[in-house]
Amino acid sequence: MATIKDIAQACGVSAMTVSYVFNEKPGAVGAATRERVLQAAQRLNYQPNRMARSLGRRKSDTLGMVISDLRNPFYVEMLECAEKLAAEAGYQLLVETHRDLSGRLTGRLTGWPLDGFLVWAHSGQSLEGFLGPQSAPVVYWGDARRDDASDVVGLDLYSGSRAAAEYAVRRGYSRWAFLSPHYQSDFRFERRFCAWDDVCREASLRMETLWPRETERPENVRANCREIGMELAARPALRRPRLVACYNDVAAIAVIQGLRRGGLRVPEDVAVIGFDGIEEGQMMDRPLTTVQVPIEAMCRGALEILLARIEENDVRAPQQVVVPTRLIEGETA
Amino acid sequence: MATIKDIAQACGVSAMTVSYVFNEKPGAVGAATRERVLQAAQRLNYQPNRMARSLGRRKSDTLGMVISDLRNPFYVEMLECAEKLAAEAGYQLLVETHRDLSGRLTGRLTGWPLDGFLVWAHSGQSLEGFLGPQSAPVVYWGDARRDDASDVVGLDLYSGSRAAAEYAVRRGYSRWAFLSPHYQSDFRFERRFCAWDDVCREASLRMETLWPRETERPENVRANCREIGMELAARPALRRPRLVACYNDVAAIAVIQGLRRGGLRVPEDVAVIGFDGIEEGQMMDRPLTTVQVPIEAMCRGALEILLARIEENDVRAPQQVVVPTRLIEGETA
DNA sequence: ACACGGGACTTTAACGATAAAGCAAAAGGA
DNA sequence: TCCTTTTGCTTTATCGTTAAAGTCCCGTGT
Repeated sequence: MATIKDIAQACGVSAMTVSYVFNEKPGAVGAATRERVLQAAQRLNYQPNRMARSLGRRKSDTLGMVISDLRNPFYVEMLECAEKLAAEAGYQLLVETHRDLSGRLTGRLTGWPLDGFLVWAHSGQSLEGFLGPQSAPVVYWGDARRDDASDVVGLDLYSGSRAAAEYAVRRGYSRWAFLSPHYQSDFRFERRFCAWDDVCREASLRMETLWPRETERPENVRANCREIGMELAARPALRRPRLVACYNDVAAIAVIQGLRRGGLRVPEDVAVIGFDGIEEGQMMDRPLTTVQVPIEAMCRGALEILLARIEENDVRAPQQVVVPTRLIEGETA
Repeated sequence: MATIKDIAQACGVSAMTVSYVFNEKPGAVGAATRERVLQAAQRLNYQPNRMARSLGRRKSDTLGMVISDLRNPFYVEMLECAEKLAAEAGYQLLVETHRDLSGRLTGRLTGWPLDGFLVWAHSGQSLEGFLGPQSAPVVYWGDARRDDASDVVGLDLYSGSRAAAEYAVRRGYSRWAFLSPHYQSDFRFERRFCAWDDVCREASLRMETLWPRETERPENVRANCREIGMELAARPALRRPRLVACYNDVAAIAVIQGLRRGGLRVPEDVAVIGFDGIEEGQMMDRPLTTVQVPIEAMCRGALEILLARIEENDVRAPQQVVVPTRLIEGETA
């Protein structure tokens, strides 16, 4: 690969002149020289080396993004949105997934001199300790309930879930079940669960909790939740929940497939409500009834805070933004 | 962030000593010093800066991967597999998606001094011109038919598709339709299409070609294909294909959802066959009948060639590996 | 005629690491 | 005992780039 020195030599100028050309310093280079440099760069197929550039400038124009799992289209949608917005601001994303759901990272991001971090914190998990002591600013996505010392773009898990639960009451469903993520040991504090639980009590209904089979591997989530659907279908009708609220859309879709596999109709026999609002859910024969997470607002909010910290040396107190969630009345409940 | 010099100073040794400790040069550093360095590193939370390291070593231990679109779970599965195998060999992946399907890259990967590239070439697209003149080795994934001067792990699109088509004949389906990707202008040379077309002629059947509505945005693929399913459902039964073969699973799933939306049953009214073998397809109430792409074999094959070129300075003639595809007899056809 | 201020570069010293060569002291061999 | 290794470090130069400071020349104003 050609370096800045090759171009400099080819043009009979110094390396700095070439650097100035590529960094568009106004008025630092004459028009003729500029043209010569650009032509030589073209000819020798020169691309500035980003790593060397980052070293020299002490800035990588690259952000780290930590999400849990690309098998869940929700995170893919988050990634694409964040990537687009970051690109508009001149940043690239380096992505790390903590697939084992333990919160521990695989270390893919360590050692890169990144300018900042966007981190999805699982509810119930500590926001700290994800990246170790980190000098670069970090903005977390997570449950809005937290009141700690970090920048957080929080998701109002409760209100959307509550709207969904109230919708379920209006629809007259009795016998609810809540499908909880298997790794959520303290699910009782999980805001999605709380919303359903509260409404359930208020309406004097019963609610059972379901867990998918234990798994550490995200690629088993669909299979395990589908199995739950099949097990529900195998129950006698009276011991079967009339409605299943699921912790996310992937689980909800899998439960629906399992219920159908077991010969039941959704929502006629069992209603299902999801959470996230992923595209796949809306593309089903009957669009999924779910709670939509405003992905763009989350990404915009997080990047706004992060970029202010990075570029404007913002040292204000930790920001706590909350974005709402809202019910999508689909056809599965 | 602490640098190697901070550690050196804290321990009263030179920077090189610290470097030796972290690079595990055998016998270069005494046990006592080694311990002191490690402790200081721990205390100051030192992480070697990967970019500086890459500059110095002229090796980044990072590979570029070019795929078309993370909205298609097939590519996510490819990515996860390639990432796992690369990690085992000590490499990281930098991913770029060329979402607009034009083959042009967004430039996310340019300028990074990567050690090699893994590139998905769309059938019908030239294998060159993806990355510009590139000094690092490139291995392509693509249609096996090509006979050019690059390293290619080719997919035998034909044989699996042919097996599927022959299965369709055995099942007695008449009136076929082939759903082609909208961007495939030269679909007649596409091997998936060829297989279906050949078998169709051999069996003296008729086959119509379907295209989803033009779109540049991958997030519309599901919606557009679902619409095709609905349009088919709206046709009078006799003018409706009895079987729809789709260019991939995402399209097949969307077509099924559209058909069902339109009140038809799959496979009783219309049978559907996909291509790729993604998890989502197998998790449906009725598992998708499809052609499986052996993702692990493709990743393993590509990485094997690529790592040989990188690490062993392999200069053999371009390799052309072919991996097979095979029919999964699901329940949608 | 002469200082003065740009304009258009060049020089120097980093950035954080590594490769390669250098060097002093301890250990080993004759 | 003296010379040669080996051990355990340090020094120097370099990777490709940039920030900051330096240089030279030319046109201007007085």
